[in-house]
Amino acid sequence: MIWAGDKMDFVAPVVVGVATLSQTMEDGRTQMVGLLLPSDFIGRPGREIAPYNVNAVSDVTVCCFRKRPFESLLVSTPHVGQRLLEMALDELDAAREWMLLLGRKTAREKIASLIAIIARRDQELKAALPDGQMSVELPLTREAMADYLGLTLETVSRQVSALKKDGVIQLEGKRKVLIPDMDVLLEETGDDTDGGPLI
Amino acid sequence: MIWAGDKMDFVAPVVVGVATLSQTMEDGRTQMVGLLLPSDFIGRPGREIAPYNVNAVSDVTVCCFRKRPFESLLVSTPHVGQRLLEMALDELDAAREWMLLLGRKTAREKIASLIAIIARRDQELKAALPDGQMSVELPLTREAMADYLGLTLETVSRQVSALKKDGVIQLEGKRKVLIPDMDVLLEETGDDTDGGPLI
DNA sequence: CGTTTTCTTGAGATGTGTCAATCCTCGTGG
DNA sequence: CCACGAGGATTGACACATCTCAAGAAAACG
Repeated sequence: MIWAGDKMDFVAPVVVGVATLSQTMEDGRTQMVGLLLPSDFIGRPGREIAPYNVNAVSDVTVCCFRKRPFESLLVSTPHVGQRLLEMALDELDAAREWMLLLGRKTAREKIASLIAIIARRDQELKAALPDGQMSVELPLTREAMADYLGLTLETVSRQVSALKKDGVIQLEGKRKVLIPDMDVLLEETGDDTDGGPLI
Repeated sequence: MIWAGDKMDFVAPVVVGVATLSQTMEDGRTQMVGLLLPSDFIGRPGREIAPYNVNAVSDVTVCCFRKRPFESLLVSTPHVGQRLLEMALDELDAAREWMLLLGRKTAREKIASLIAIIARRDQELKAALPDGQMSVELPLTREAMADYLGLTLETVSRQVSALKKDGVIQLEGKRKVLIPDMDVLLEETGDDTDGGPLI
């Protein structure tokens, strides 16, 4: 959708679909740095040049605002600014969680964490299956998962297979994952298990 | 200064000194997720519980505001909110740069990047030495550097030695680094070298 | 000084990356 | 309907970067 370095004279919240933010080094190594879901913003006030690549994962609908009018909207309607601040701080927290994952987790923990993150997000939409099982659709290819997690796609594939072999997950086709016991999966993420949700 | 899980009923910009934000896993692995410099905020509106550990690197002076009054200030003074939004978005960009470093850079590139980041920050304060050289004071121990970079302190030590042996940097004591040629250091970071500053 | 912290260096283990071959799964066109 | 091809996924063998464990050296500090 957008290449790093492009001129951006608009901001645009995602309305439908999923897009990714990523950075690429000269030799091709790429790291995903953000996942844009509906209501997330592409672009930001006070910046002319896009610093990251934006890729559509699925078909995406966005809602473009020219930047200049949007910036004056910010000034005239404080409520909008407050909402944006909330969102930015939430994204910052997500980024920090992600930094722990990238810097300190093992490949297996990374995969388990990713599945848990997606599962948690889906959980908010549709209820879990009756018996504590959960089924999630991975919206990403193995390569995209690798770029998200700071791994190679081969390692992703191996660890997914390993988790399957150990009974932590089951596969239905390539992209669908069945989680027999969420607690077992959470054990594998390396995160605190007791931690209640932070307010 | 603060442990993750603590109740926080205030927000506090740093006035003097340097502090770090970090997360720790049950088995002790820790990852630094933020560096708080003067003007950066500890705590955020709309959150009761501290999600991260805050550690003072040097003596730190902060300026505490009770959260409730501060939140009403946000509502009544839009300008403050806009400034906070700017800062949050800048931090988000920094976090994303950091994610690329954690996920995709080699140990040597990580070290070079860290030194370059600190050098750039210092550069804004005091001018460079005449002949293109630069001298920077590392405010961090090897262990803190390791937690910042997602490495072990042994690897940090080895890579610092390697950069010294290769003439990229020189050491004056343990904590002071002399950079004979900034461009050579930037080569080692793996970043785009041609990139002008993004606006 | 002695003690403690911080840093350096080595040897070996190990997790992840690299390179390469093969296998699915689908969609396309003969 | 089937062969074919392309993109994605899996698996294996091996290389290598980083971690782990351990011993010392150097600096900081009372």
